[in-house]
Amino acid sequence: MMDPTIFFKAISEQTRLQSLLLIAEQYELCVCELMTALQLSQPKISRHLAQLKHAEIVIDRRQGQWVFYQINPELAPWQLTILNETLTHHNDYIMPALSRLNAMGSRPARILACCNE
Amino acid sequence: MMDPTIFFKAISEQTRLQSLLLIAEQYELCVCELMTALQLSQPKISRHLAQLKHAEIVIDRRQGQWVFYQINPELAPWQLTILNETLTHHNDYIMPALSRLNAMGSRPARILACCNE
DNA sequence: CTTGTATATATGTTTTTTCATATATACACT
DNA sequence: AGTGTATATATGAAAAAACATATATACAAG
Repeated sequence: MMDPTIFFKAISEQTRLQSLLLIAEQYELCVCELMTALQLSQPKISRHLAQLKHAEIVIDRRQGQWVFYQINPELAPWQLTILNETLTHHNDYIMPALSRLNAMGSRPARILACCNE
Repeated sequence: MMDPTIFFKAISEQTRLQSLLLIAEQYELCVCELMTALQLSQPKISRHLAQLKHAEIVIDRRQGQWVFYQINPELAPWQLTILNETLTHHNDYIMPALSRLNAMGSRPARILACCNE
């Protein structure tokens, strides 16, 4: 079983936790959407997502030019509990980012894997 | 409300998480007991407890030569949920430390505040 | 004075950030 | 098909910041 400090360390940094909660709330987001939502540089977002991926908290899929990230569906139940608990009690934490995301024009369209074979 | 990353950062380090889970499990422990349980130096334990106290996750009380630490009774429910979730699913994480604690001779006696005025 | 605990300073280590560059895809033109 | 250009993302390398540890010192209680 994963050392819990590895998980906690991954979610103990603002950019990573905000990205993660946004992804959890929106099901799936690409790097450019997170850049707009959090108003951070592309390499910064990309690096932190790489860390979340390395910790196996998110997975990614490429669709054309975009790379979409979503919560790893194989996340352990205790990890999911913590994410949901945090999302529920800290909605304000990502509110401004969600507003910017909703105000964002020309977001890339998702093409579901099932319809794209 | 507290930035959740402050809480997660506090519990994302082995010495701090182990100390915290031991304190949660034992209700109250002093520095020397944690030294024995975790087999770490006194300044190391002391420093990490200071961090947990600064994050308002634990409180301390002095009783003679000893300083006892316990979980802050004013901890937010979401924080308690996460601690309990972690304690439940990672009992093995502090098992060796608990054994050493139970094998420890001459542990300082607690004098309850109510009887000590 | 002794014992238990806390803190200050210096130091080594890890993490994060930035810049520049590389890779991958898309689209338009020929 | 191939070429040029633009966009999205990733990564190597270097600089900056944060963190952990060790040693030494200070404080507080008996």
